[in-house]
Amino acid sequence: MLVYREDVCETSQGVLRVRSYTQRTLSAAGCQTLKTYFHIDMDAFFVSVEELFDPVLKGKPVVVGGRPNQRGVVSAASYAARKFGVHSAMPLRTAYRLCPQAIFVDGHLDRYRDYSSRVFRLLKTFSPQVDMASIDEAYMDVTGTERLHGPPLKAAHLLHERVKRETELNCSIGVAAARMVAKVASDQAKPNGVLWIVPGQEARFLAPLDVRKIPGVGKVSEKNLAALGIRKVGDLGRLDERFLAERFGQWGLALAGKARGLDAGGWFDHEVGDENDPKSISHEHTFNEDTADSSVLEATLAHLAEKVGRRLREHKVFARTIQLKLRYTDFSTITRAHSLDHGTQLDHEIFSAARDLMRENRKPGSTIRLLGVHASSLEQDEGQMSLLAEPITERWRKALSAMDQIRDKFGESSVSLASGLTGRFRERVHEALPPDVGDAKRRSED
DNA sequence: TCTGGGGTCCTAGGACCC
DNA sequence: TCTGGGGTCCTAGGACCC
Repeated sequence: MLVYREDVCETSQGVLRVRSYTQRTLSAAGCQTLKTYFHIDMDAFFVSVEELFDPVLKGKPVVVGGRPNQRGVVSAASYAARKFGVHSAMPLRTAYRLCPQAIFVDGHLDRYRDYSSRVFRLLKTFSPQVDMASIDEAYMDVTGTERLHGPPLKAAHLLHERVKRETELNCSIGVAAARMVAKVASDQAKPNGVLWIVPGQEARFLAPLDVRKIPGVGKVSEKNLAALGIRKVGDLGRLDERFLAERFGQWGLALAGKARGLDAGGWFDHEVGDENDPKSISHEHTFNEDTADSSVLEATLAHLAEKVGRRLREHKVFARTIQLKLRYTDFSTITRAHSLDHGTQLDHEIFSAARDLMRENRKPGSTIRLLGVHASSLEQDEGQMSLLAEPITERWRKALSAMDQIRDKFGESSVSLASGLTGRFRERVHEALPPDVGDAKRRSED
């Protein structure tokens, strides 16, 4: 029993906006409330925040991510820069070639986090059911808020204006009965638009879009599907589910569901508001110039281990598995993991596990482009411990939490495992380590 | 084109146990 | 003696997302 009324109109952006809305539907399973989700996606988020700090940037081609001669990729590009073909994840050097007149700025993650939490707090005042899916996008369950905010589309416009008024930032909002559809809708509404997909019209909305628009379909899947003649979502809809399941397994089955406008597979199996404790914590570093110097490599590993340990303590979790990541000069990458007999959040335990893995697995003499330390199998407590180890561990825990406090006060690398390690190689470490480590060393030598 | 950093989820093989 | 099957844990790699 579907009781929505369509009242469709064209806007300047060609976006469909529907004025009336649906109430309830009877499903085969019985009486079931139709869900209404928003997907709120900030427009060119990093660039927009930078513009707030430096209005001169407004309207200009801007690339956030670093200097054009640095190793690295574009984190965000302004719409003016996108006109030259610049897009996120593109190497900075390539972006420079395409658009040399662009203004290249370093990213300020602290600023983006700050604005992200401002947006989050604002969204929370609108509906308590909010999931920040990443730094610049959120899902909101607004089912049953009609009395408060009015029908879905009106509510979305209200929220859209409120975000603009209180943060000076543009966003786009997709509205649908499934989060996946809401996400695709917000993308289609960009920039600065609102788009509601009327329940029942999901498949029709998705059909003309490239399969690539479906969350979870990337470059590789796009190519694999194209080899079967599948380019549009509508092509998928015409296929037998069993064929997709046979060909692509679980993923194919989820894909069939998505083509019909359902939340299926992977992340979309969670509900808004589900508990989301971190499943892994990692840090990695790409050297500005590849290095084969073991002392530099081990000092970097120590620094990464400290960062991981600190985040574990912040989240009050213990890691049972420590993984090392090595990327060689030719970009080939290996990972090697070791599981401990207990959970840890101690810098030196993480470090020695990672260091041993590196000593055992690194091709002798090889030059390294990237090092990473990854902690997983996270648990709420450390689990089984030998009686002998306990007192030492307790003392370490206290020492480390004291160090965390010192870092809070005096800066990230005012105390460090890494600094003790480097010894006479200090000068070379200087050049090769990430900037904050180098700074700390300089500071300590003043 | 000379390719960051922080995540999630999935697959697949082997060890090990019953 | 030449060979089952299921469950779980561990490890390695890869696709994908922002």
